[in-house]
Amino acid sequence: MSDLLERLRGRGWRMTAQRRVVAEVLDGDHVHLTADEVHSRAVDKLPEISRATVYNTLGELVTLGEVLEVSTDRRAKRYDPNAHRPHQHLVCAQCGTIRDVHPTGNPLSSLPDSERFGFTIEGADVTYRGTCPNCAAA
Amino acid sequence: MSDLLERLRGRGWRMTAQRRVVAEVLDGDHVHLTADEVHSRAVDKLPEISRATVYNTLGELVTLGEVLEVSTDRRAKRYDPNAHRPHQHLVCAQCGTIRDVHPTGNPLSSLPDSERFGFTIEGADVTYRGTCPNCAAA
DNA sequence: ATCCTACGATGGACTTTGTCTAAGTCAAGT
DNA sequence: ACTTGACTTAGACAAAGTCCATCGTAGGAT
Repeated sequence: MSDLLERLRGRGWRMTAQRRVVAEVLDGDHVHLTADEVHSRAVDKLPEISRATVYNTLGELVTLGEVLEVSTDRRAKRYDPNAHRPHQHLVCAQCGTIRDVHPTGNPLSSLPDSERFGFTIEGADVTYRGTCPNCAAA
Repeated sequence: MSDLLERLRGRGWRMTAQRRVVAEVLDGDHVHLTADEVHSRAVDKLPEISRATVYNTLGELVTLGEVLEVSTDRRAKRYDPNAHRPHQHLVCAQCGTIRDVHPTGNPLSSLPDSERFGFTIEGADVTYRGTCPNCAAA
């Protein structure tokens, strides 16, 4: 994710140890951590990092469009670093595991004009619910 | 919503003034209330009803499948009494207004096997994001 | 009609998730 | 190396929701 660090520097971000650590924690595929999980992993690398900084940094990453907020349940928001390829989410109803998925077609085409109530539609978020192989085995 | 009260009684629910009031509130015109909104409207009809009872009753209605939980943002959950007719939601990004909508086609068909990661898929929730006519005018 | 009792209601403490603020710290340009 | 203002910090605060001990009552039993 040094790409990300480069982009952020280019946008005038001051590069601090804390921000670097948060970006590192979010690196990877199918990563969907809560703010608290990001914080506790960040603490492993940089013990004095504060919760507020993690929240601030995540919020900035979301504003910059580098990270997506995902809310699949009523619990904590999760942060998805895979912001550059459009995708939806598949969630296990038992254990909460989240996978990024790429459905076919355009979800907007399923909403006819008569069902748009004069709204300007900007997008659609799809959450597929199911049971993961692990939980199905148990 | 005396249908609902009948069904609940048939399921062995003890009928109390509090439960009746919560059911009545959900039967109103505003069909996507937060727990707090349900509580404050319930208080108008039954001043001594407690928050905990409203939460308990809403939780029971959800468990029984009579009411759906909707989490469109990271604020409070909303409760949707329109549980017997499958539908999705259209949300205004500005003001948070929610409309029930009925898309065409089956959302599950857009998820190819290769994107299912061995999950058993049970359903899909679609949230269309947009701007409502009111907010677009402003 | 009254009594019993298990189910439901109550309010307040508690938890989780997230925001805000005042004061201290430090990255980076000069 | 100095300076400056952006960044970080700890902790108070807030909103949404859960838990628990205790009290009240719906509805069947008598």
